Amino acid sequence: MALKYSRQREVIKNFLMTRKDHPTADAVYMNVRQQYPNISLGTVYRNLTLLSDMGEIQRLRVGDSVDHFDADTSSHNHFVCTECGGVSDLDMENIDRIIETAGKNFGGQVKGHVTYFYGLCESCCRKLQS
Amino acid sequence: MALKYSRQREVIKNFLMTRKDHPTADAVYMNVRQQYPNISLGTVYRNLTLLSDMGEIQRLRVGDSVDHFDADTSSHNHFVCTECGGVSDLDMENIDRIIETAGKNFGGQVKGHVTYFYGLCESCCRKLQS
DNA sequence: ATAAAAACAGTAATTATTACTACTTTTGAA
DNA sequence: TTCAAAAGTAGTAATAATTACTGTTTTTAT
Repeated sequence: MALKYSRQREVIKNFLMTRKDHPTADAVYMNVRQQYPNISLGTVYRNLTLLSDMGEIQRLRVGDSVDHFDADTSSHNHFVCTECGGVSDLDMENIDRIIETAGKNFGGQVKGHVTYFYGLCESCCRKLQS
Repeated sequence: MALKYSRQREVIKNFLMTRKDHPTADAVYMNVRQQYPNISLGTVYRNLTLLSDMGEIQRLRVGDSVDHFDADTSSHNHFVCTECGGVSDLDMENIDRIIETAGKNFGGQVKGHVTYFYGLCESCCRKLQS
């Protein structure tokens, strides 16, 4: 018996599954505290790490020096708006085969890649035009 | 006159140009201190940021929670070894056209992408086999 | 030469995250 | 159904990377 049930972990996972904006640990904390007022930030961090180690969620590092979390563990791509900082999914064809290209002239072993796209999200695009 | 000459900045840039392993700010500091013993870490950070804002160097965020810096500003890809943490260039065909694919079903504006590859570098690969 | 602008060294502050500690839950077996 | 070991928790302290501040030194246009 290595992993025991925890109500806190369940609440964290459930919350994350309702969101498509890939919240940070702190955002998870702020929201979960509304259903679970005395949960601690450390518990949120520990469980997010645990869940991502178990492969139940994904940890996203999109270059803004804060980790984001995603309950969708399938291979898909992310977009970061340079204006508002928002992170969203990007509906596009799978690019995982680029690791074949990457491995061609390489002596080691390419196991995967991390890619994120950046630019202006739809609403920031509109705001800047008007 | 917005930018003035600084010996420190020159030394930092020159050092970075001699390296292909994309050192962190702290590594730059440690090394540059040998030629310039009383340079301060803050100066290293400020100048690395300045240089990268001017486009003279590149700031790399490869997901290990430390920024790395690269004097080669051309569009090329990076590899991070999951064993030793080393960061190196990856000689492979240009994949910048993936942003066209990314922009297809997207309402905003995709301006670029950040991609890095991970796995085992050549020397860690050998070590683990033996 | 000189003085304003910029940069500096050294230090303090900030931010995200992890570690620690004494207490509480979970759970498998008595 | 207890009960104790393992795992988890809240709350707080510590860490690590980076940025901000401050009084002094450099740069540079006049």
